[in-house]
Amino acid sequence: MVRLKDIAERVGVSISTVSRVIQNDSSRNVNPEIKRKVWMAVKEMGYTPNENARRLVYSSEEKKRQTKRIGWLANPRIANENPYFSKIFIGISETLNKAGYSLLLLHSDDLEEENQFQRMVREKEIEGILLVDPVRKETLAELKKWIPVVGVDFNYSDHSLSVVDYDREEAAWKGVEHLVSKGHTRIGFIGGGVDGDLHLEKRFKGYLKAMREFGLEINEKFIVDTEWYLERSYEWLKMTIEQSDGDLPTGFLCASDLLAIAAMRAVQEKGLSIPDDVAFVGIDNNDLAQYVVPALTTISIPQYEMGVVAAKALLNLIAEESDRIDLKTFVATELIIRKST
Amino acid sequence: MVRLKDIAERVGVSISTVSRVIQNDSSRNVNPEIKRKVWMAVKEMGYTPNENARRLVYSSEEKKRQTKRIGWLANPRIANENPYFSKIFIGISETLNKAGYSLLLLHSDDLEEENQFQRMVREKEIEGILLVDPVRKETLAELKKWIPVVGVDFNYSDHSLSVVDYDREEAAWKGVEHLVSKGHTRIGFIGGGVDGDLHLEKRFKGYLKAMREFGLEINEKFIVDTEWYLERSYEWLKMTIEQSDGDLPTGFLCASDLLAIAAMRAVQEKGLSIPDDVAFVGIDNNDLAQYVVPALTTISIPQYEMGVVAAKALLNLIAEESDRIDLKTFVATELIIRKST
DNA sequence: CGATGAATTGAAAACGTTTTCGTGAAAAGG
DNA sequence: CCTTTTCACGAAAACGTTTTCAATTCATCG
Repeated sequence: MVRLKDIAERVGVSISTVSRVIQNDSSRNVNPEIKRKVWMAVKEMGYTPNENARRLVYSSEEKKRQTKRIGWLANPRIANENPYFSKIFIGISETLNKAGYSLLLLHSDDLEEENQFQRMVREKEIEGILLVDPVRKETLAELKKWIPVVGVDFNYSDHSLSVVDYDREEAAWKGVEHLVSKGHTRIGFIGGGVDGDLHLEKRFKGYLKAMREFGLEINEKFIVDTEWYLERSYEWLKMTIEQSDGDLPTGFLCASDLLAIAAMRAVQEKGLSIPDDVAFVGIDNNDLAQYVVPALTTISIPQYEMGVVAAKALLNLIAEESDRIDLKTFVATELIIRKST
Repeated sequence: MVRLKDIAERVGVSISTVSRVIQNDSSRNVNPEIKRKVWMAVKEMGYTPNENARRLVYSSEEKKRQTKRIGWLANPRIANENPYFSKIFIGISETLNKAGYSLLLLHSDDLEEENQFQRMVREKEIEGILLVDPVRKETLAELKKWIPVVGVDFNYSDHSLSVVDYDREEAAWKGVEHLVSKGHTRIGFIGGGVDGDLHLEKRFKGYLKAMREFGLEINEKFIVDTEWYLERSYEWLKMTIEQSDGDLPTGFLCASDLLAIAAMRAVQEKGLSIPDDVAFVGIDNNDLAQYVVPALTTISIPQYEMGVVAAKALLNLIAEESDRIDLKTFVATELIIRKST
């Protein structure tokens, strides 16, 4: 392996001089002729600096060497199953790459065994963290002391954290409003009510809010606790249609497009027509939403843009030491009307 | 920041002794009493080793300090768009995590500016590479000299490389065979013929092979060059139905489930019935395939398992310096019959 | 009881950088 | 022409570890 020393010997100067050339710092003066020779030697001998040595030098508290790497902290089971996430991910990945950063994938389970993290942060193995999976409030507070963090795709009001998200309540609200505008009054909600899952909860809240605002009756029988499971959506609706005595909702807001598509299948199998007998609105604007039959009306969420915005926010946070105010950034959602309503 | 020295002073022993304790190497003898004291001090003072210093020591060619990190080398635009990939990804990610490894995301575009890579490999920032996006043969050969590499989800015959993949030709073949068994003789292929995209190419080859084997006529008019674009599949079929003079295929093999779903939409809009007028077979077994109407017959690919197998293969390669024979591992695909045929 | 060997410890070198400090030479100022 | 400043460079310390080598103690054996 080629060291500074080897180059120094080859060129016939001291290590210090070579180091100065390598760092390309114009503030330090070094003879142009020597510079040229050093660079030649570097090329010829295939020298690349040893980052470990470099980082070791910079290991005082004050100055830290950038590692150009940021951590993507998520619960992979949740955060990757959903194709929805991959778009956010692409937005982030591309933006960071443009800025010369790469992503290190971290499992949020490992966060609690703190030693690893402490070390990573102290030695700047990562310069910032993109948080996808909400973590405990205290853990977050601790984390934020040491390293810039930006959250994506969630937004706990009691977390003090810069966040890029969209207004889930509003999105759900828009869906109900659209159904109302189409004349529906009995409107159900598919996507599970409560219990921990923030994403579902907020959508549900938006549904409730809209229902109340429009003075509609909320029938608990038609609020379906599917969580994210497509089977449940499908099975529940099939069963419900069989047992219904004519009081079936004429419209459903679904917490995701996939839930909607699964539900629509049940409806169609039972010989009912969409949107004449039952109408559906999804949330997501999944790639497929426009290709199912009938094409699904949905609330589109600009996932790629969320990723881009989040990545940029984090890079800013890293760049400026000041300005540590928590920023809540919301991207706009949009109702896309298709054939299912 | 707490150093070995600080602990040594606190406990009243030398740095060397502390170092020996920290490394927990039973082969080195150290007084149990001292051991205890050192660990206590470590806990109290919150010491964690400086990895940079450690790696610096281990920077001779012979011995290298493990960094427990492996690189996921891909073209993110291609490798993440497709939900199909995320399953492979989860398989990989979970397997690696269990083994204490984390993933560093690398953009294959950056591979060509070799310096960064050289350094990464030399300093063991990554111990191995999972290759998702096929790279140039020469680049690959160079890479393999320095670091273990395992390819996933592709399989160039002229690449000498350990690979985990499935038999694309066979998968496509199975699809055609199924259509034939249902009595179809005019069978089209949606998913673009040739030109660079290996995945499509192989599926197409399998289609051709099956068609020849079953003695069926191949009509170039019904081989659709959609690449992966859903719109194209949809638009083409719509147009073709309009202009057809009764010679429309009665069955289509589609290179992906999504292409099939988009195509099915066109057929349904034109008032034709599936599977009576036209039958469809997809490839993938997308989550949604069973929920579209009619449910899609498809060839399922065990994506998660591919990820697991690939990760394990790479870990093996890293563990044993020997056994550098290229292994081609194929996971089995399976025909899943639903309502679209 | 002296010799042998094992167990335990510390001093110091090494890993490859960056940077501080000092020195001599050249340039600038009077 | 002498003094001061700037420029160009080298020697050496420092970063936090690991490891080699030697020194010391202590038990064991004949």
